[in-house]
Amino acid sequence: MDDYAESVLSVVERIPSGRVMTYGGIAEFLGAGGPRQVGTVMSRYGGGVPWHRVVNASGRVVPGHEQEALRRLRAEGTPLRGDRVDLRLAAWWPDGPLVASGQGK
DNA sequence: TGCATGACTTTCC
DNA sequence: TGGAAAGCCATGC
Repeated sequence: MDDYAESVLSVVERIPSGRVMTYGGIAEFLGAGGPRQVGTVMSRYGGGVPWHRVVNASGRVVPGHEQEALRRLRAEGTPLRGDRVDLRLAAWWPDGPLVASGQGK
């Protein structure tokens, strides 16, 4: 478990229900590495966090677990559009470094 | 040190 | 948003 991985998982854990975050968004928020690294970390340590709240820039969910992710997102009330996530409404961004209260602006 | 690989992104049509 | 092509970053062998 690297420090980078922990940071990524921390951000994912702060994603509120009904909201999602893109790999690029997480990478940008951390200000380190790139989207691919975030994806790699999720593939290895994403088992302990709401990974279904992490999608790519196209709004597509995790490959291999699309049905599973969509099922959970739908249960949380995430704005879905068929098999894709409506990023325009679901896209979320952390307010502070450790503040999990403040949500969408 | 160098090449291949991967839960990706951005640009163009 | 949707598909195709090129580019980026870090890791593994």
